[in-house]
Amino acid sequence: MDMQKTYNPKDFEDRIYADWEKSGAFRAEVDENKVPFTIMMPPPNITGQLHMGHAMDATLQDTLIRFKRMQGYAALWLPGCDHASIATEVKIVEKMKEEGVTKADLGRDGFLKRAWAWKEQYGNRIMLQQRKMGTSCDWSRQAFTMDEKCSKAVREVFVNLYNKGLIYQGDRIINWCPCCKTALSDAEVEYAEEAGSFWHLKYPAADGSEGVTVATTRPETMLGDTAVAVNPEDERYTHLVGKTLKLPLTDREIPVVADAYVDKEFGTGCVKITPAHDPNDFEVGKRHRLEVLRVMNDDGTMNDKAGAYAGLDRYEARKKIIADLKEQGVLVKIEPHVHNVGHCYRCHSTVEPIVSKQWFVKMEPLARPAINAVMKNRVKFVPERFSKIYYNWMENVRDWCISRQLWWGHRIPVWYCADCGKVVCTKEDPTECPDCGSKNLTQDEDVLDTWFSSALWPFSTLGYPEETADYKYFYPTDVLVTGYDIIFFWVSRMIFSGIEHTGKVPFHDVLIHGIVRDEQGRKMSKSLGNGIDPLVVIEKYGADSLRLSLLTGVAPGNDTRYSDAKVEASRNFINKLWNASRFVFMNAEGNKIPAIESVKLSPADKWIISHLENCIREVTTNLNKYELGVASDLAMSFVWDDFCDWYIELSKPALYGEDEDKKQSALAVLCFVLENALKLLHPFIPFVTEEIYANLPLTAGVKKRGSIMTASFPRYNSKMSYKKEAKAFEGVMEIIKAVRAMKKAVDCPPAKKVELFVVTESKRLIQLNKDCVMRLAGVSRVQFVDSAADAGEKTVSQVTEIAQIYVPLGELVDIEKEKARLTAELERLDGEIARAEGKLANENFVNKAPKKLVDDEREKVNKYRAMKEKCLAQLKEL
RNA sequence: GGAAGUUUAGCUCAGCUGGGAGAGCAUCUGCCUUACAAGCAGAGGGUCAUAGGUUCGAUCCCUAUAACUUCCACCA
Repeated sequence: MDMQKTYNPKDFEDRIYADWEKSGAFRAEVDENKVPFTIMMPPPNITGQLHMGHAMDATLQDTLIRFKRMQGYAALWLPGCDHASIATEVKIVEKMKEEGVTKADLGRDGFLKRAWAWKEQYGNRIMLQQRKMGTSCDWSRQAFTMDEKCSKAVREVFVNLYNKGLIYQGDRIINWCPCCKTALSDAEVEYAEEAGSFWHLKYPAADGSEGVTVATTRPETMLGDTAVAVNPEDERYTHLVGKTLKLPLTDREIPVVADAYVDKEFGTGCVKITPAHDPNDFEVGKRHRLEVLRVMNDDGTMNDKAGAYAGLDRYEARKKIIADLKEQGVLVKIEPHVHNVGHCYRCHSTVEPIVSKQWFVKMEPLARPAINAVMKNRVKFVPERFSKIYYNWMENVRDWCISRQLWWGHRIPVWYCADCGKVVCTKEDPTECPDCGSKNLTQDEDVLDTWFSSALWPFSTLGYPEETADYKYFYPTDVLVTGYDIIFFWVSRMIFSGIEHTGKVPFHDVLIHGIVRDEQGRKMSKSLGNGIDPLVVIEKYGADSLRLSLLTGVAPGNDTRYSDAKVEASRNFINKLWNASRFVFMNAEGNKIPAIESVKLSPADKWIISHLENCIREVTTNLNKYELGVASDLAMSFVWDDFCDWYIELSKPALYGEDEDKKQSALAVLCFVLENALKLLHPFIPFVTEEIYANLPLTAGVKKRGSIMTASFPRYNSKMSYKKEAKAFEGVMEIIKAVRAMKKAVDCPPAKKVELFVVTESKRLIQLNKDCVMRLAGVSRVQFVDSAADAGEKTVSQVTEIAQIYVPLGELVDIEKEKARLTAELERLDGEIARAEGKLANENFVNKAPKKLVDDEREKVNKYRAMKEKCLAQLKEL
């Protein structure tokens, strides 16, 4: 045994991880004698690197999977990466730009080659980083959303949905990012309030009579106006309905239509209708059979339909159009106007609603069973409140735009026949048109939304659509652990996809965690530069400390703040555990350690074992409830407060004493408790517990210890709960505390040994623990006496539940101070008595409250009255 | 406009569908007591946001109010 005085994680974390990996313990086997427990790791994007969010994710999942593995489940934690179509492509293009290369230069194949090289380079980096966190996932099953397995599932699912009519192609308004030059789904648009203007424009009537004034926030779209709408019940304008207006800056004439969509109260009550550039206008246009006139190119410049403005960027065009309208006297007024503007979630450019031909998934039939699954509790959100957010989204979800004008991703498996126009969508690549036999087929240029493949993650990674052994055994998975920020993107899509394609919910529980914020509570972001790299923290404090700090005091679903102080607190705890272990090993060295069952237990032994058993029970139930913060807290306070601060000190008289039996039993208890504590803590702090476990002395009957990772998790043993004994022993502890406090009250140095006189009816109990009292309270001699008089003059006195105690302190005793102290104590007791009596005086309480509570109160009254009597007596003796 | 969350010690946060308020850090006072100063012992500090209600009893349940946070919708 060679343990340093302070805990130094760098000495062993990497070594231990390598050992684990080599041992194959991370690998889950299909085993019909075990119950499977499966977690799918949310696949990180290959663009990024480990950040605190991943660290949080990894810690929660690793803690759960280690717990379940130790409990004997066939525990599979399947890792992998996401190709992150748009995010990755944006990054690659950025990098290419630095080199002066464009996508067009490379061509599709050339670009994809580069993308795969990127994946090779960055893809595994994050997995290496996760090893640093101690993640015990099954690397042998590592997956990638674009690998063969997952691609096959994507193809299967797309074709099935297509054949069922749940995937269709259509011209609809979508969110267009002019920077990424692709369509986006609704979920990929982020809205932010922006100060803009509200331009009021006058559209003259074609016949020269009074026209109308419309208001707009995007004046450049007026070039695509194909009508002006008013509310049918708006008397101001009814006479205009059906008339024609002249559209300024163009030679076009547009009708006035009546549509209930228009709000009479807002703006001027007249709305310019641009079906090609606004979702509401698009709907109005459909109702009135209006022309859909698109005036913008894919890159955000105006197209040739924009006449004189063709070729200008949208904002340039806006400026010029405003200037021209002003010159023509069409611009009536400009109001400042704050409105919400949509931005691309990847590049943050302002998105344009544009009409475009895209592929969509029909959501309504998929959403219904998915809502049902949560309502029927087949999928449970933890905490429960997130199901409301889920319902809210699912119930109002619109069709999902899944095509992206990108190259990096799953290419849409649809071919068009150049000769007969047939659209072919099949699981195998077609070689000829099934209708006309033509070989002139071209594949759709677009790729799928990256979330289309992520949605299949829980089963595509296990072999779906093949009925593989893994798929049959591990699916459906047990719990999904993720942040609330991707409920819409991912969780909900996995739920409906799982139900639709596998007939089963993909997981039973969804554990939602919050985000890790910085010390001031701000979101960590690149632009703020306040992100903290977990690897830097690990380098400084070790992975265990980081893990523990991310768990303690955190409730499911709630955000947490990162701070070095928290990590330090965790590190200090681990150091405490380290030193407690060192203490045990030092004393165990050279001794045979008997099995716990074979020794005679002292009251202190029973007390610590009682607390251990209770801790085992509580930690287990809280882990099962996903209350990891509570669980870790319980385990920590057991180790620090109960084991270190009390039991280790209590064991010293036996360890250092002459009685060999007592020494042996103390060692047995120390080893027993430490071993169980290590196991309880292992899911939270795997490295250090493994390192200590390896040094744990062998007790009688144990020949060899393997890895703690595969040891069995402690089980509550009611035979060892010793509730009564533990309660009794607390009377002794109270005496120790009282002596310490008495010394402190009179400024007696704690190291100074004092004599202790005890008046008690529990002489046997105290006698049995005399050595402990002497050592822990700094007492040279304990004497049992019949009354205060036997304790002599100049004593400090105190009443505890089981004894009156007297400490002669001679010169240190100040009678007046003593009187004040005892009087304060008396007041406290009076308060207690009054409180309990008050309760008991309430008839309703006595009649309606549970009997146990009433009895407890009665007992308290008696106890405190007795203590009060004794306290009064002590006061008189002064 | 709709929804959710938060409000507890100086700070950061826990608090098991109601029965005497907890932790860590910080503060104060003593201690290098042969595992640990990354420590030990002792102590101070809270009308649990506000106002009502239900109950024998409310930090917890209900109603309203206020402040902050977030999500969804998007009235041009």
